[in-house]
Amino acid sequence: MRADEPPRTLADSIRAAGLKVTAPRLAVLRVLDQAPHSTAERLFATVRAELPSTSLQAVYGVLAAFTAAGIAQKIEPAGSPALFERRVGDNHHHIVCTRCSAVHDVDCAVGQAPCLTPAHASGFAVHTAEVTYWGLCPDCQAATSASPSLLSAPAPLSNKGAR
Amino acid sequence: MRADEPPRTLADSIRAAGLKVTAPRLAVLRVLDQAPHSTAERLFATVRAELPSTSLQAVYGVLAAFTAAGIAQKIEPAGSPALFERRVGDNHHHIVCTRCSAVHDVDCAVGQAPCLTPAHASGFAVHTAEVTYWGLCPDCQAATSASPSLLSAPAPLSNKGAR
DNA sequence: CAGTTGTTTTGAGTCAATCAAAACAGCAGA
DNA sequence: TCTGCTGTTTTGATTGACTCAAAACAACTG
Repeated sequence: MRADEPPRTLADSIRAAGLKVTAPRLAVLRVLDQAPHSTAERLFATVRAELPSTSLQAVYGVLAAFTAAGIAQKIEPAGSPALFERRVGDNHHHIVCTRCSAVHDVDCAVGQAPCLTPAHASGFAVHTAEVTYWGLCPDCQAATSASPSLLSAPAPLSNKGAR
Repeated sequence: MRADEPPRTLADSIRAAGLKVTAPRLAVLRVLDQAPHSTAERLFATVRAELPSTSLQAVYGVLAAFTAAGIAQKIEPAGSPALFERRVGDNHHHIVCTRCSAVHDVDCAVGQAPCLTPAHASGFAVHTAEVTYWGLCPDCQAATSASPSLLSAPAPLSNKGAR
């Protein structure tokens, strides 16, 4: 279980979060590392390939535990199912392709906490600012400028790994 | 049809958008005006009170037509069903209460299009930046500071009108 | 190595939203 | 004013994403 790949550190970060180390958790964490911004369904499919007994509910359970423990994070871009990523704690943002739904990370634009202070917060005590950029990814820019008419958009909602 | 209230303009804006003026559409638009950031379900409940024959699907249909025509807009804060508002075209943002889910509008923080240029857009052609602030609304600040233990949070996901 | 507690499996159910066909109603033209 | 075309709404079914709950199971503690 350690001859081939990266592990050990994965187990450690799970343990460090106060969680029991289990096969499904290791698998989900590894896949999350390789393919950030994955849906639960996608993680399930990948995990299941190497650990066939895993259930979808287990994946949801693992993800819930990870996010509660702070070693993973959930993002929910409009129009798509929830995505998960390991990168957590640094307030970074996301850019989503409106054509193929690819998601990339974006570091804070200004300083460290941009936009954290809205002009008028209506008396709210703001503690987080979440920015989502929408646009066309390089691939889709090429695709649309090449043949603007043939809008053969690649399956919008399926989450394409953030290449 | 103009003696009592605001109307006339509602029908006009529907017509101006190239849509047929119908009772469900007028009703939805009026309610949307009175209670911005409403869910389809909530609009349905309110509309149905004055127009009992209206179906939920009709409301979804009306909202789809409105958003496609650009006279209404859909926002989808994480963890809550889609919300709709008439305010459209000015890129404003939203602040959501993490306790009661109340939503308020927030004008652009910096200039007119804040954060529109991320530090590194990974080659994306950005065309929109959407900011969601999360925090505690005044009511919930009062409630939690008064009795931090008695976390009697008022039904989180039901969308509380933005007072 | 046995117990306890936390995980996962299995199975059912919920909520929000979408799809499709048939009934219906605006609105433009006769 | 009436007729029809076309776009809307109703009715009813279905999907997708996620949650709940009970029972089987497996990590870690002692």
